[in-house]
This record gives sequence, C-alpha cells and structure tokens, in this order.
Amino acid sequence: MFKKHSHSNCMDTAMKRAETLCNQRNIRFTPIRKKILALILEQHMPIKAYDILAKLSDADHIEKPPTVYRALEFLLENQLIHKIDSSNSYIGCEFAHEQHESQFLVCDSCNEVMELQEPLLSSALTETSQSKGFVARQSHVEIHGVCADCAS
Amino acid sequence: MFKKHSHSNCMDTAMKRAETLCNQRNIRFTPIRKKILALILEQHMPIKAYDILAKLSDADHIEKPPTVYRALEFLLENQLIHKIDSSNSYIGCEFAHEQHESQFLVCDSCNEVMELQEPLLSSALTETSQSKGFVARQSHVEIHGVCADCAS
DNA sequence: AACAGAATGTTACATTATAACAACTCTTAA
DNA sequence: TTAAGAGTTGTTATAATGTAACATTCTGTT
Repeated sequence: MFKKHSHSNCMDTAMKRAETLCNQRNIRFTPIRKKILALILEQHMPIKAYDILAKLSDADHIEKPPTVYRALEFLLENQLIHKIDSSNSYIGCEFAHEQHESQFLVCDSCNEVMELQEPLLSSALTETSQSKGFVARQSHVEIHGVCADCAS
Repeated sequence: MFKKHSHSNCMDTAMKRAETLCNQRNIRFTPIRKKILALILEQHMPIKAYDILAKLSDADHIEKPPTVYRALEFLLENQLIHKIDSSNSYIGCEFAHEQHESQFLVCDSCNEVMELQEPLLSSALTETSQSKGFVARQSHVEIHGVCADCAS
C-alpha cells in the first residue's frame, strides 16, 4: 500500500470536488455518472469497465456496456478519472481541479497506483516535445515497478 | 511525417540487428517471428495485431490470432518492438540494442510515432521514482499531440 | 405544451486477446 | 538412434474490451 489515509474522507472530498467542478463547467453530473464515479473512487485502485458493470448489475437493474463506457468517457473528458492504458482500467483522479498530465507509479506487486504531479517530470516532458518541434496536447506516463511498502 | 529516410535501409539494419541480438541471447529467431517483425518494420508506423494477421493471411496460408500474439510477445520481451498502449498497436523499436524505457511522440494528425531516448526525460523518471521510494522496472511515456510537419 | 439537445436504454456487433490442448521440431544425452 | 524434454507452432474455442446505431426518455427553454 502506498499510503494509509481516511479513505471515506478522501472519497467524500473527491465527490464534492466533482460536483463543484461540474457546476462550474455547466455540465450534468447525472446519477449514473455520480454512481460510477463513486464506484471507481471507493475502489481506490484501478478498476475495469466490466467490473464496474458487474457492480452496477448487482446493485441496480442490469446495465449494459454502453452505459458504463459513456460514463467513463464523460469522466475521462473532465479529468475526474484516468485510464491506466497498460491494464485497460480506470482510476479516480487525485487532482481533479485543473488540466494536467497523467503521471502514475504502478505497483506490479500490490497493483496500487499512485498518481503524481511532479514538476520535474512535467518540465522534462515539455522540453522533450519542444526540442522536437512537437506540439504536445496530452502526456501519459506510467512507471511500473514495486512500491516502497511492497519492496520493504 | 517525422522525417524522411531510406526506409528499406533502416529495415535491413533493424532485421540484421534483431538477428544478431537473438544469436547473442541464444534465442530462436524463427521464420514466423522474422516475418512478423519484418511486417511491423515495413509499416514504419504502429500496426494492429489483426492487421498483421490479415497481411499474413494474404501472403501465406491462413494464420490464427495466437500465432500473431505469440510472436508479438516474443518481440516485446526482447524489445525488438514496443506496444503503443493508447492505441493497442505495435511498432518496431528504434534502439533494439539495450534495455531502455519507452518514450514516444505520437502524432494524432498523421499517426506517426517517433521513439525517443531522452536523457533528460530518463533522469526525470528515475528521480521521480526514487523520491517516492519506488523501485522502477519499466517506464512508458506517450506524448500525444501534433508533429512538427503536421503543425506547419 | 412543444421543441431541441442531451442523456440513457437496447440490440447487435466489432475489436483485442488468451486458454487449453494437440502436433511438430530441435537439441541433447543415453 | 532414438527417446526425452523443452520450445515452438497449429487449432479450436472463447474471454475481455469496446462501439455503432437507433429508439426512448429526460431536461431546460420558448
């Protein structure tokens, strides 16, 4: 485990932040979107689309894939969640308040993911793009390995 | 296009490098593996597994998905190719001679991919991991945007 | 209420990837 | 030389991931 913390607390915060953000952007934080964001946040590690689907089906009437993928698309667009490309899974965003790169430490032992916002890394990405005349729009960094807790 | 160059030349070089590397490592560079690496290299941009399959089916007798995925697995393990996670596609490695991180500029306009080995970026990745007590094994960076040629 | 646009429901299907077991091939060692 | 064993490939079937297309419902605005 990367860190101990009051998870229900962090969930509440994230949900409220999402609510506020949607109001600001004048976009609709509908029950389905809310429910799916909550499912992702309560997981506190990457979750797969069809696992979300299964949880929805348990709780409510049976849902279909598009229901989930549409909500995921919405949440991704608004940076309320991120996709971990290497495992086709989704995780709540720790910094849902501004446009930012995706930087992750992915522990291959416990499967937890830590999201980062490292200025050093950000500037390295920016400089790299610039040096190639490349106009960067979105960067995605996944560092796989073993987290501090698992290593010790 | 990121750059003009003699592509058949770069293909030959890459194939020979692969041959040498497999000899050094005492692993078998079988006809199937050779053929699939050649298909990926001649593409010179990311290619999807089922597109490889289609090309094989055209040329030879009909092949099945496991044939392709096994070869891809082999080529990935030996860093002769890389997977572009964001598009489930595969591209020949530009630096098939040593263990290295995967760093890519992905042009969302022309779909070309430029592989990099930027020391600045590498060290930023290393320092980021270390600062979190994370033991990094493999990093993957994809910078999406518009390449110099498409931007101009 | 009537409309327009957004969101959701539903069916069907497309794409990406792997499990499981059989058959073949290559090397090595009796 | 042949039997054993590991590695590779063939084959069938299916799992996992994701989307197209169209119908329906909801929401806010005239």
